Amino acid sequence: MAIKLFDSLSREVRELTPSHADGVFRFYNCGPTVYAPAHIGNFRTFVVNDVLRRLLELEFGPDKVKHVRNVTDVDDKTIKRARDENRSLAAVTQQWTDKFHADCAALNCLPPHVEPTATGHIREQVDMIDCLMRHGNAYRAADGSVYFKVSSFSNYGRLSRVKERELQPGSALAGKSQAVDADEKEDGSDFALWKAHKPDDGENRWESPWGPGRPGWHIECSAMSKKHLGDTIDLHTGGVDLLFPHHENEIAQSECCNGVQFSRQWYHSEHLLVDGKKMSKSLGNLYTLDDLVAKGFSPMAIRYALLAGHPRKQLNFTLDSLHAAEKALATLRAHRAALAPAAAAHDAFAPVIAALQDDLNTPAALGALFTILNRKEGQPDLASFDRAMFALGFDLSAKTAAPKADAPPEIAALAEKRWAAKQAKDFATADALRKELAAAGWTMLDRKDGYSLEPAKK
RNA sequence: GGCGCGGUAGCCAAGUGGUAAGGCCGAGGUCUGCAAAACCUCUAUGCGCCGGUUCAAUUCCGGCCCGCGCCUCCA
Repeated sequence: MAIKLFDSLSREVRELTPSHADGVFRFYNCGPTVYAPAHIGNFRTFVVNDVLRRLLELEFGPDKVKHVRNVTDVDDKTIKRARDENRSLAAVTQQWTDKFHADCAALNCLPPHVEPTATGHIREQVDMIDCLMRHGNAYRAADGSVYFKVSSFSNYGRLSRVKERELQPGSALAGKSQAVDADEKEDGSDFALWKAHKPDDGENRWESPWGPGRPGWHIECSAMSKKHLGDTIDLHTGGVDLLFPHHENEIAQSECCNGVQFSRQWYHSEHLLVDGKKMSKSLGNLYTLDDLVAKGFSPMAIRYALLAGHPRKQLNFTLDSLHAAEKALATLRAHRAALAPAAAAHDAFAPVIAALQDDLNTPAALGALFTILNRKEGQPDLASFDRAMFALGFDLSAKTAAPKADAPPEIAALAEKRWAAKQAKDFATADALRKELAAAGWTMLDRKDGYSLEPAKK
């Protein structure tokens, strides 16, 4: 089998292959900007990339995959956050990097092999900008900032298929003034490689041949990809919103500097929608992992829900989908407990892997999974099942995160009374007390040897 | 205005030129005093609308309606 993935550049499904002689598949996934907790839309992309990472390991071997995902720890937002909180940039970005790692772990995402930071690669970025200056692809503006000259790269726009970047009537930019520093640029579509220091940047400045300042956002990924994966990589991934201008700019920078193809293939996952709209603070439909855990959902259910739609289609996220995911996961746990450790080694769950290998069709994989589980004949073996769980990244040992709220004394007393009545076979009293508990918002679950109390589900 | 995507059962969501995977919810049943859990069974003659091609279209083509995203920091 081979892993096939839609390539955003050629617009066709292509087989993934390593191009380097060492047989190591190299892929770069644009990571988060660490100034606040990531939301579940961000995590959709990271979870999808995690499934891809797992598939690659199954296909090429664990030591034949090199996965790089950056952390953007210097930009307008991180600097603003540090300024607003009167803290150092490093303190702010470390806090949110740690939170990001904790969330990723909760979602059972494998850590990338290298996780470079922008501030840790200033030299590499400066070197690359210098290279672009020497090649005539960049220029220094009056304020000391350095811009990439878009007109110097004839292939610009190939990825996003947008040639003309001028304002169009009806565009989001129409009516607004152009970028603040547009007059500094030779062309409105030129983008910053190096941003000259401004008072608002505070202490966050680095030296460069063009004066103090900080790197632009786009050059970060080009420089770190080059350093850790080489001039030509096998795959570059990210969310669709990065397609333009970020990825378009990366191609321009890298190919102008290195003179060779930047990435052999591109993959973009679609947006997660909430209530039919893209998540945004202004719409008030933005969820973080913590928001959902606080509602009683387990991170694994969130992972499941994020994989329930095709990664290249917008997925409308709802709380209902989380309920469904929680139930489905419980079913998987029950099935796993019933599977035989090692029968005849027929790979019953191969169709699950096959669906994933077919352009990361996660919903089809989940469908195949249950179809196989529901079959009456045959006994699927555990190793095959576990391989499918590994590929999907489902950790079935994780318990449902039911909030363990302790019942107040009067509720506990009622429960005791009901249990006693039941033991005495006074079912009328027992039933009446169950209703009373329910009215108070508590559900009593009986077992053979006792009972448990849980807050009633809405 | 440009570029792109989507509209499949109550909800979520695969898929195919030959008659619709799967999950959730719901209904019925078995089992337990009841409830919960578990297990069994059932649940779209139809895939936005209108035309066209075809022996056959939800699946191909054309038009239309509706929704969403990008073009601005963004996964």
